[in-house]
Amino acid sequence: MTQGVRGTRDFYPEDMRVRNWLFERFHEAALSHGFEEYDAPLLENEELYTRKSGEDISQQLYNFEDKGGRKLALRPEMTPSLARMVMARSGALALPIKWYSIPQCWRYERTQRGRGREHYQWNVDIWGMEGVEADAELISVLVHFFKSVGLSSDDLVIRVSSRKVLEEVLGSLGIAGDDFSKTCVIVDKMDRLPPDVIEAQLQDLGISPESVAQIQKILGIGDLAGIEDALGSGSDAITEIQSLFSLVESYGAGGWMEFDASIVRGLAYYTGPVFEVQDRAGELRAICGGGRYDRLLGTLGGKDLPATGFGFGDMVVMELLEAKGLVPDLSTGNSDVVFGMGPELRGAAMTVASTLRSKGRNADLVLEDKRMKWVFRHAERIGAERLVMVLPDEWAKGIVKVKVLETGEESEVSLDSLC
RNA sequence: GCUGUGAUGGUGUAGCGGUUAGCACGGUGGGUUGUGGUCCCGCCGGCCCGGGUUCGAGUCCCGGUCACGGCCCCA
Repeated sequence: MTQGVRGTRDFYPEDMRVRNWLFERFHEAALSHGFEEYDAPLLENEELYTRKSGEDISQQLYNFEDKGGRKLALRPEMTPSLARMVMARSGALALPIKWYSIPQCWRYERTQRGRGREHYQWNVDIWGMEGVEADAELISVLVHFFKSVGLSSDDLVIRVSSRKVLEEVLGSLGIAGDDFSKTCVIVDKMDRLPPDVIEAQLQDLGISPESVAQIQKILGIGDLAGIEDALGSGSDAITEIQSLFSLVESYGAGGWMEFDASIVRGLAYYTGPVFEVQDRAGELRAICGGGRYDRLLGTLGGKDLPATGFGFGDMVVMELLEAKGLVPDLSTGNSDVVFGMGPELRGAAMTVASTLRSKGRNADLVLEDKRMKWVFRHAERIGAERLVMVLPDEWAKGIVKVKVLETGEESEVSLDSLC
C-alpha cells in the first residue's frame, strides 16, 4: 500500500533539497550561456518514438492505450518532443534557438543500480546552426556545470567522435543512407555483444566480414592523429573534428575532451559530432551523451533543420557526486520558528509571523499547543536560525523574545522593529 | 527474458530452534530547567502472506508476494 510503482523514486524533503540543488546547477549553466527553458507533456503519441532503425528505445517504451483507444507513451527522451515543437513553428522561430529543459523521462525495463524506470534528464539543444561552433558551445555548457558542482577534468572526460568518420569509412564500402544509420546502431554495441552476434547483424545489412574488420580497426583509434592517418587529412570528418577541438580549446576546456572513434551512440538520428561524458575511473555508466542530428525533422516528415544537443541524466551524476563527497549539506531554508505561549497568544503569534514574512523571513509558525521543550527540539531539527517567542508578559508590552539558536543570544524586540 | 540476496515497531537495525523479541530515531507523558535545546525516567508500537517440519518456528523447509542487486539490453 505504501509502495510506489516499480522503478520510481519518492523525493522526501531531504531528497528534494538535493535534487533542487542539482537542478539549480543545471539551470544556472544553461542560463549563463543564453539558453531558454521550455517544457512539453510527459505523454506523447507512441508513434513519435516507433522508428524503423532497429533502436531498442521502442522496445523499452513505457506505453499504453488511453480510454479513447489512443496509443500513448511516457516520453523516453525529450528530443522527439522538442523536434515536434520546433517543427510546429518551423517558419516562425527566429534562428538559431537555444533551449533547455529538465524533463522526467521514462522507460520500461529491468531496474538496476542507477537505472530506474524514471529519471530526470537535463536536455540542452541548439537548432538552426550547422557549424561546430554550436557543438563547442554545448561542451562549454557541460564544463561550466561540472565546475559548478566541483568536478574537474581529473574526474571526467568528454569523449568525442563524429558519425562522419564512420560515414566515410562505410561510404567507401558502399553503405549509405538508411543502412548507415542501422549500422551505427549495431556498431554502438560492439564492445558489449559477442563478435559473432555483431557480425551476423552486420551481414544482414550486406556488410562483409572483411568490412567488419575494417570498421573495427577504425573504431580502435583513440587520438586525432591516428584518425587523420586512417582517413586522410583532406576528409570532411577530420576537418570538422579538428575544428571542434580547436574551438573547445578557445573556451579553455581543451583538457576535458578526447577523441575516441569508438563513440558512436545508439540512436539512429545522429549525423555529425557525437560525444559521451565518462568518469575517468571508468566505474560508472556514461553520465551524459549527445551529438548532432541534422536530419531528424526530415524523418518526422518535416523539412530538415540542423540541430545538436545532449541529454544528461540525474542518477549517474549523483552517484559520482556522492562518491566524491561533493553533495553539500543543505538546510531546510527555514530561518525563524515563531511560537506563541498558550492558545490565547495564537493570534498574536500569527501577527508576529506575518510581520516577519512581510520582511522576507521564512517563518515556521507553531500552529498547535506545544510545550517549550518540543519547540526547541523542533527548531533545532529543522535547522532554524532563530526562535521568536510570544510570551504573555512581554506581549502585553508589545515585545517578543528573539533567541539566536546557535549562540544562545537572546533579545527583546518590539513588534515594529522586528526583522 | 535469466539469475542472486533479502523481508523484524512509523523509520533504521540486533536476534539464527525455547529471549518478557533488544537498541537507536520517532510519537507520547513526566523529572531537571528561566514555561527553554543537552540530560534522566515511564509509556506507545513489530517478526510480509499461506502451507509444512518440530514438544516448540522471527529463526529450518516449500510456495506466493514485494524489494534490492547481477546478467541480457540500454535513452
